[in-house]
Amino acid sequence: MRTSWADSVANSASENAASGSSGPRPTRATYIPPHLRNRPPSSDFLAPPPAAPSLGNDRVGYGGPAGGSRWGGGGGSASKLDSGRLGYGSGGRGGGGGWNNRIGGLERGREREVNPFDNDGDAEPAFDVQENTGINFDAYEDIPVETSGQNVPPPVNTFAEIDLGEAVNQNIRRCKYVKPTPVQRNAIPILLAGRDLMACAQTGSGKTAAFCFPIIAGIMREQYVQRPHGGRTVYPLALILSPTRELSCQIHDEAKKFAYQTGVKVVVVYGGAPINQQLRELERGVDVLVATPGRLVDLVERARVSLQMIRYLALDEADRMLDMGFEPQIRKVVEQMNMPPCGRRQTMLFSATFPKEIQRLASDFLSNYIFLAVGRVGSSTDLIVQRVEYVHETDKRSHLMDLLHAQRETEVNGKHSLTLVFVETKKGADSLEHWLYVNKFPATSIHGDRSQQEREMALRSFKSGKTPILVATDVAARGLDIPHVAHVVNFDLPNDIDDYVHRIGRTGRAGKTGLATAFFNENNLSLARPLADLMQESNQEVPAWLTRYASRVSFSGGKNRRSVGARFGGRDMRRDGSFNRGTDYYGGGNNSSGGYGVSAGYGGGYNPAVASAWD
DNA sequence: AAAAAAG
Repeated sequence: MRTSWADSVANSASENAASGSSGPRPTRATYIPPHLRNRPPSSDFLAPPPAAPSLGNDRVGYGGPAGGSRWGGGGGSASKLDSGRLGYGSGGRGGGGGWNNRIGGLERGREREVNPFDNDGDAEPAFDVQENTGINFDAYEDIPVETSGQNVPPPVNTFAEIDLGEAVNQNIRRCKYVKPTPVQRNAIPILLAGRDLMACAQTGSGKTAAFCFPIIAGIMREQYVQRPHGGRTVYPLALILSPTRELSCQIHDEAKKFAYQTGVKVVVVYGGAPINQQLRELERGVDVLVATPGRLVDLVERARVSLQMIRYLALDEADRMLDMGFEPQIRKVVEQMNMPPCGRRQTMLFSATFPKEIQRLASDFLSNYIFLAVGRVGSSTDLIVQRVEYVHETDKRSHLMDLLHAQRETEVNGKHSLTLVFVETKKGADSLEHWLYVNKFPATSIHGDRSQQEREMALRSFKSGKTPILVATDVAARGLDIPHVAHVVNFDLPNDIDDYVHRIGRTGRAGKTGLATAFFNENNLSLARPLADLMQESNQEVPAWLTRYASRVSFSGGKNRRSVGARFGGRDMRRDGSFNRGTDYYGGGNNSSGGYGVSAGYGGGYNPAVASAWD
């Protein structure tokens, strides 16, 4: 028997009331869940009209499933839970500016919410993510899953088991999600239980939904949080950061779908676009803010955004966000911009790869977190055929031309399948694009020196098939979900094997097989070993010459070593002995995959440099 | 060394 979300809210509310809360007792009769409150009366959906909700004293708490309030985890007590829902606990509250009683959803309800499910027409024919992401559900049982940490909540098998609320459920149906993906099955219960999370999972594995659902559901429960209002500053409750503007837009588009008619407002801000429009959006209210770091910092410094009410922090592509270039900025946002410290917010980090050094940095932002690694559907790269060819620098262009001609033969329905060509530099991207243009190939390019308008146009043109060849720098390496990319060409190989993994992950999506071709030469010697290893681990044919190069560079430092089976993009560093000896971070019974041999076969291959990151 | 991210 499955109770409705509204019921469970009402029930736990009365439980709370019964256990000593002195506030007015909400009763079932007066409770109207937020997602029903702001339905436009003329809505196509059957919904009761907004029945005169009582504004000021409508304090409905939420006990959370199975005692799973966020406040419960970190030594929170019942009273803390109480203060959490009635306002914001101590410490989160800043300047003495007045508090208003505005209920965001109601105010917002006056505006008509654009149906995000309607305008998916041109580029992506059907909003059928399950199909688009090509998740092979039959292969689910084989997905390796590794979890570690204390008291890991068990995974769920259906969306029904995790009651996210009727409004979200309806969006799940609109998305045509039938079953949660592996990362969702594992991450959602963890996040609903209020735990911090470090998760390794490929993009396209449904990880955006994995962190959006709990955030949205959490905000719906706590929509009554009173936020300070002072001038034009807005106080989002959740912050989602990503390393590129396009990825932020993509996350925003998805989050809008998940939040449709929930009353939870999602706004995206990023650089390169006029700030005024973004300011106007913010002024209309924001619960979930999706952002790139630079623009966010700008907005916080202008005091247009305050992070002091942030309860959920998500870093997508977290390993990139914490690498050398980004880390100071992220640290500034998280540690020096008034955001509640870890323990007082819920922090979730997602990435396809998680090098140990990055895990170490990340642990600064996390509190008693759970580590989750989910393998790709059907083992690491079954869907991607990887090829490496030895190509001298001077031969690359003519070699590419051969590949493109071959690709042309494979066109379907009069449409080219898409080819994504990665180069190392922005200059190289311009130059290669120009060369392709001269040679009558329908190509465009995307890189960080192009205007945002050009970048977005290039991406649209590529997605639509108008220019089925896209030359890109690493700006497009991560996270972007572009259906129908049949071929990824590593025209210039990256120096880091993780970048390679992210790049080839742009294909092998949409349930189709993908091809990844790499041009290798003397400039890529440092990649020989990790590339050969990776290919070996993912059952690819490794050319003999590459193996020879690999064995020649015997000692190539730690960074590029993949000390993990290719199934996962990472392994919990806390398991590697050098971390915090004495604390049992992975006591028995945590392995929620049910008997997947976690310790066997991992870490054995390379004798991973123990303690390297620590000493 | 390069890429990304603020203008």
